[in-house]
Amino acid sequence: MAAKLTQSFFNRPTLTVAPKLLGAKLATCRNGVCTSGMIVEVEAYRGDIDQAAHSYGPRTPRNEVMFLEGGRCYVYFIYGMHHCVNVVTEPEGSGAAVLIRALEPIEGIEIMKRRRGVKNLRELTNGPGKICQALGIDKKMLGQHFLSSTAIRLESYRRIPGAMIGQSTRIGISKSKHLPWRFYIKGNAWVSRKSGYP
DNA sequence: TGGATGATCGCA
DNA sequence: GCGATCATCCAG
Repeated sequence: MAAKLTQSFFNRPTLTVAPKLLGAKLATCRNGVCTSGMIVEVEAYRGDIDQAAHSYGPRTPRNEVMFLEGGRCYVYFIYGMHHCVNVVTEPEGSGAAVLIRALEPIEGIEIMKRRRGVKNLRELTNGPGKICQALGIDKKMLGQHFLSSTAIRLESYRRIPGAMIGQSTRIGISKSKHLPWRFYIKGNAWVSRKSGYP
């Protein structure tokens, strides 16, 4: 079992927390319908030096949650049709988070198939928008705490050895492309394909 | 490879 | 107000 997740786990530097979220379980419950998956791919975003971060620049209503204490849930809506979910990191005032990009399904697989409208297991949760559709994540979860919310939670699940963790540049961004801040479990079937370098 | 589709923000 | 931008997904 991985180390128990605590407030101090999330308040650490973003690049420390990001790879350690691999192997954790993300779980949601909506109206008693519960689904979960193991995190297999993440990306780090830091407002201080990273132009791709939503928290780069001034604190606004949109990025406000990224500036709260670590362990909060930052959800945003993008391209007019997709939600993405992040774990806020570092102490209050920092403006940093880890985007969850891919999960390996654990519980509620039939529910996820119905929400996604696909049968292929790999297509269920191998992308940030797909995760939110499969687990029913939207702005109702914005600002909730992953350790105390009943709707969306994070728990320790598997310990991932360092040798199993790959690192690359991030996907789908146009600024600060060179930063190697994407982390994933090597060889896992749910890791999204395209990447800066393997 | 490009179109869908809406929230956000800088600038007027 | 207006328009450019955007941490995506899927069909063709």
